[in-house]
Amino acid sequence: MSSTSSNDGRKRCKCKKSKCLKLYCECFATGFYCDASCSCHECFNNPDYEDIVEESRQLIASRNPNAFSSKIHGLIESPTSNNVEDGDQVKPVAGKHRWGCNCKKSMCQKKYCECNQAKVGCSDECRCQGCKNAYGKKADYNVYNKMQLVDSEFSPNEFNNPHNLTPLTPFQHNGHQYDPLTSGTYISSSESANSDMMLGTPNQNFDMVTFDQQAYPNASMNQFTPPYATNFHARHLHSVMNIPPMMDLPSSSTASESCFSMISWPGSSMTPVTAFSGPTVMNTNDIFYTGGVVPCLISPGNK
DNA sequence: GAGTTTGAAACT
DNA sequence: CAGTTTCAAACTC
Ligand SMILES: [Zn+2]
Ligand SMILES: [Zn+2]
Ligand SMILES: [Zn+2]
Ligand SMILES: [Zn+2]
Ligand SMILES: [Zn+2]
Ligand SMILES: [Zn+2]
Repeated sequence: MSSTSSNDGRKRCKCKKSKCLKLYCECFATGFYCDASCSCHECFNNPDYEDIVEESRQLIASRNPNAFSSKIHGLIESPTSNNVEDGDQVKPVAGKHRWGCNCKKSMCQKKYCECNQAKVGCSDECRCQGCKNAYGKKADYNVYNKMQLVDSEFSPNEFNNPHNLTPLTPFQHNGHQYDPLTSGTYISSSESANSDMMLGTPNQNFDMVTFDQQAYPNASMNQFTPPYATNFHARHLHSVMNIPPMMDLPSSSTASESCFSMISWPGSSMTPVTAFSGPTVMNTNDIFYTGGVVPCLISPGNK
């Protein structure tokens, strides 16, 4: 615990030129102020510069309304923008930076790849080249001629499977090593992924894989669910342990199904909080699970 | 620790 | 949009 994460596990930045006011900074990006555990230089991401932080945040948000929408990363369609109704498909498009990684040289084998770092497989949304993501390769028939292969051609088993159902680090009890490619704990819940789903609309179900302290929805159904819909890139990792005070606790608790309860905060950004080690700002679309496990939600395909 | 590689974020 | 630059982390030695 020397330099990296401090007690709460949150990663700390070491920014030198961004002043911790850009998304380059993980602290800023995840809605936290920097603190003594950070090794940043010329940091403005602290309560003393609340105004500046907010200003920068808004600027970025104006550019990409979903920039701070955890996990979804633009997935949730914004009312106004970017719903491409193309031909017969309505594709939610992120404000920028479409879904998925864009790896050119790492073949998604290392943490240079966001998907890999998030411990999720690549999906069709990724534009990686020569994907070899250990957590699930992007379907490569895609690379060849997606357009020409017709479903009847390939066996679903072979192609559909590896792709998404390959999870990761599971519940790691101590000392149990485990192979990312084979094991994993699945929890499938039958909740819909719609905005109001949290109230139990039985619609589509999404699975999740539980990890240490997080849950990833497992995009098991190919194109409908991007893999890392949940915690993509640390910036999307909002830890449950840090819940801002003024959050609005809907009666959601009742909605919960199994051991999770959901909390969502209706929006508008709130004022940063320091005392509380929670994120300084929350986003409207964020949904959290309490109960040891975290995020998840989604369904891009949710038309 | 220094130096390189990498791809997201920012910028034009 | 695409091309380029900037950036901090991941990685290598
Ligand atoms: Zn920083
Ligand atoms: Zn920081
Ligand atoms: Zn900082
Ligand atoms: Zn990748
Ligand atoms: Zn990917
Ligand atoms: Zn990939």
